[in-house]
Amino acid sequence: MRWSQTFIPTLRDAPADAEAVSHKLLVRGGFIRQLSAGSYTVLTLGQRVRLKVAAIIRQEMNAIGGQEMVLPTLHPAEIWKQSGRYDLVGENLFRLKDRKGVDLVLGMTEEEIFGVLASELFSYRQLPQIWYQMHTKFRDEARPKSGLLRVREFTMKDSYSLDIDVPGLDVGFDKHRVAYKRIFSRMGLHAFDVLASSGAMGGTESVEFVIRSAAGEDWIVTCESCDYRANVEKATSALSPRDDGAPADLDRYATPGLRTIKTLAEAHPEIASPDRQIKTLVYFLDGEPVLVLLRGDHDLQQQKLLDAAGVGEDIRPAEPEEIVELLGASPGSLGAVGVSELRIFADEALRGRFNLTTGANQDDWHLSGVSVERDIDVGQWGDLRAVVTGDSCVTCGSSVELWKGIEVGHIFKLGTKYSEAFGAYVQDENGDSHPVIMGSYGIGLERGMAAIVETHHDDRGIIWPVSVAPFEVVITVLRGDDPATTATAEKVYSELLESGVDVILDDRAERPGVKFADSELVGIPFRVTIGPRGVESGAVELTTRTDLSTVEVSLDSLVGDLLERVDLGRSLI
RNA sequence: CGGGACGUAGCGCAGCUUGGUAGCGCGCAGCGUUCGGGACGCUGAGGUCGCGGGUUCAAGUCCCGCCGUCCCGACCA
Repeated sequence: MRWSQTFIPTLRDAPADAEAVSHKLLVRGGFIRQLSAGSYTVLTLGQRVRLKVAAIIRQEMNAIGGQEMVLPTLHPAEIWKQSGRYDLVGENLFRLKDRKGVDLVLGMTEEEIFGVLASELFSYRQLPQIWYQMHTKFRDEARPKSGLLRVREFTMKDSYSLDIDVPGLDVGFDKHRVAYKRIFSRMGLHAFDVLASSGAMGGTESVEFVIRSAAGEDWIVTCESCDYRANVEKATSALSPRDDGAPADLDRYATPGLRTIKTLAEAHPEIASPDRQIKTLVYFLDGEPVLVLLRGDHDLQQQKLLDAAGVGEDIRPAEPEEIVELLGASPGSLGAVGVSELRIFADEALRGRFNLTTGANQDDWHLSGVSVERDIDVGQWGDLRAVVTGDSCVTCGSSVELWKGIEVGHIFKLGTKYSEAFGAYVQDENGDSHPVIMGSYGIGLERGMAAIVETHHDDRGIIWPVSVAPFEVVITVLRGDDPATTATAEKVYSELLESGVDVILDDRAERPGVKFADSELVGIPFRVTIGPRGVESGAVELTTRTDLSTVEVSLDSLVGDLLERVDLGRSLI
């Protein structure tokens, strides 16, 4: 392509209040334009990157036997009611009606539709299958943000494995795990595979692929010495044993004005250090009020509570007035001793503990000598607490670290939820009928692009890996009015094109500085600078975007040299 | 959904306190000079001041409502 005839509307002014670096650079470089909140036009430069990302994904999916299809994004709501997700997923699902008043939804993921399709399978001989598509997904996000990182409409590669049994599912899952590592690596991303919560997807196990970046929204726990990695929503850590002394009897004591763990601990250090207090929280789960008990120095990880309760996503802390109505006291004096009419969840850190302090459900009074299992009617034990930096690794005991990351992929072992809902049953060799066992696997394309930019840029702009760069080489013509220079540039240009190199000829009537700056902002991996000076001496300059290093290359060896470099970049993994 | 801010030329912004002929920078068009790191001169085009209502002789500016966008939080298979 010729730059002068390509719509590359680079800007030199960043969007005023954009936060994410990738957002600024993709807008400034002319890759994307915002249409409305969480909705972006992908311009020609952006589309070239997107297509390369898609090609990598397609290759790797085909390599594990994936079959590509395209499914509708407009679904009858009926199907979502059939799977139960119509009510389960909440407000993130776009819902609409057609002219006849029929309820429709816009697909946010497509287990339902693939489930319907899977009902056409009848024999174990047809399994396993891996089906996939790359198509638009819609999510009515509460708060779209950070450019392409969190949008309402985006492209997802979603694939689904279909197997006769659990070992088969494990194989399909592992194939995806390996394929995903290759995909992200080929995109130039260093992705960590971490244990994750399955949330409202259902299923038994899930693994998230995460890029370390401050622009991310997920918190990841990793061990400093072993390979334990997990999303905080799933992560756990080892507890050190506590010495509670001798069990004591329950006792009430006045605690006027002491409404926080900290102030209570300071006022009564001998009996109420934070790790000897019981923190009592009141939550509503699907509208039902419940108590959640944690050690005083621990915080609740909400997703863990949802997972423990097995409910959808309707969770909220109770309001102070609701708490008074339920327990007869305000936050700061709450406890679970003697409470029988509410479901009580308790964190494992409290199991077997005694001689603890908790609120007396009367303002300004606390109880001491609490033995959790003797005095509290715990309905369900679970790992509910949030891991923090410095906790001990469950696997090896070293300390763990928390960092922020961008979720670029997520793979789930689903089980039979959708196959049962849609009648996807096959017969085994004995003629017995079994629901197909499904896995589902997703990669967000545009988010992946943004993640690349987040991790590949400098103060001049984007540094695209060769594998996904909108162009591999830019030929910067310094004097378009010099016939010898133009002729040389045209010759190199057509030779590179013939060699299959993705090349753009910067033939604009701009001054050199503008062209250099633009090529660096846009992030093209290699730049060939051709000017009268070099043409005369038979040599041109070859600049590498990563470190802006420049070497002189003779015109004779230029194409061969470039081909070698480009090939190397394309095949890196 | 709670809190905060913003909406004026394609982009980035000033003007609003104290109402009185719509501004700046970049970009864009024409001509000329310039040309190996974001050039310069001259000329010019481009605006329902987010939308609706109100106050006023007069509203970009004051008041009310709505819409949109961003940021923090809540939320986020």
